[in-house]
Amino acid sequence: MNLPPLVQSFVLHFGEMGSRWGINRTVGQIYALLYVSPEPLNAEQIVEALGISRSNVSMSLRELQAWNLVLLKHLPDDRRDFFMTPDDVWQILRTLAEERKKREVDPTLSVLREILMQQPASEAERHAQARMSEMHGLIEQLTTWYEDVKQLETDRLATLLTLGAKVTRLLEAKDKIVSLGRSKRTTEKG
Amino acid sequence: MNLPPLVQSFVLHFGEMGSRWGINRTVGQIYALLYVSPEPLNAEQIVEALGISRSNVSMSLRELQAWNLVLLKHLPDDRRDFFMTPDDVWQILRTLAEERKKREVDPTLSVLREILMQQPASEAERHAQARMSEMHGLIEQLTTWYEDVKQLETDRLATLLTLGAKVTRLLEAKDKIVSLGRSKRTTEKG
DNA sequence: TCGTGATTTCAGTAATTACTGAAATCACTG
DNA sequence: CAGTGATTTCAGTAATTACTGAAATCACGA
Repeated sequence: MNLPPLVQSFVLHFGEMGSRWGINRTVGQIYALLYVSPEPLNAEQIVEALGISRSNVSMSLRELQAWNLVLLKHLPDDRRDFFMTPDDVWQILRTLAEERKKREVDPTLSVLREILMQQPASEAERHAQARMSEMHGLIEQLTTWYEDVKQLETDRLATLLTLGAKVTRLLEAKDKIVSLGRSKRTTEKG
Repeated sequence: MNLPPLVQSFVLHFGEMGSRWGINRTVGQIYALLYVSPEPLNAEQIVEALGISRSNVSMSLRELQAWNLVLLKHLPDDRRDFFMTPDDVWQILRTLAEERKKREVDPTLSVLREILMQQPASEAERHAQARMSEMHGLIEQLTTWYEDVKQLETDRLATLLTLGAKVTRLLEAKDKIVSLGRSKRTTEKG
């Protein structure tokens, strides 16, 4: 691996984290490399920078494309493919969220729906369905929220984030005011 | 594997998804089993239900404990350990978020900080640092927001979620109004 | 059409990760 | 402090996943 020290640290870290993030080492390293590169790189440059095989680069780029995490760019008078990451980190975040949802949440949601359609054949199944229904409800609530906020433009999303805490405090204040005029309180949950 | 059909579907699905979630098949299956079980299970019961080795169960339960996803329970006059998942799905969500952050985000944040402390030795490193700084800023903003909302009690968190969209619309409306009277600047931070 | 260079595919191999069974350890009882 | 049952450890093996090199395919210009 032949890279400036700071870049190398970053690339190696992404490689190590790769497995925790559900991608592999090479994919992580390539992404990191492209992310900090001042201009698009072709496959051969990646081979040289990371010291891995050409075919590995090809497969890993393909995976990054499946994740929509890299863009393919063509330079004039050059037949080779050049790759880059989107500049906007917020856009990257959106893509990441969308793809992870697609891979990690949606399948479960659909399995839960399917199971909940069935008639329970025993008390054990009835109880299991009740639990799955709780899980299903939670996931639905989360995805509804997500579908909503993902539409936001970048600056508005940023505002919402920095506001997050303040909205909370507003809710708390409202709550206190409301509770003053209340005679009874219902707090128990099952 | 000897389970009611609906439970089995759920358990098998969690097993398959396990790898996408950064845990392995067995861990996923055990978690699913405990989640839908009406009462705590001991290791031997898990062995029977899933048809896997006793030692595998032991190691997988240990991992689930490292994730804080299962609770150990002792029954009177019984030396065996019984395991269960927390009832409250919101609490489970919190735990999951916390643990994933710890494993998947925090290490990167600290590596980024470390690299950003260094003096760039070339134009390439300077550019790389600028990119890393963007990433660092985004992650900080996200984690700040997260630290804030994770404190919320369950019902308040739920409110915030269902409100999510409305807060957005409110911001949009405010934005329009502000832009109408743009000659003077009305900032309402704080 | 052929030739050239870029890219992809894929079978084989390496590396990693998951799982098992046997042995060790632990926690409690008599 | 021996005996019993529960649990954990760990070395070996199985299963899975990652990577490579060689061959095939592709895209384009002459």
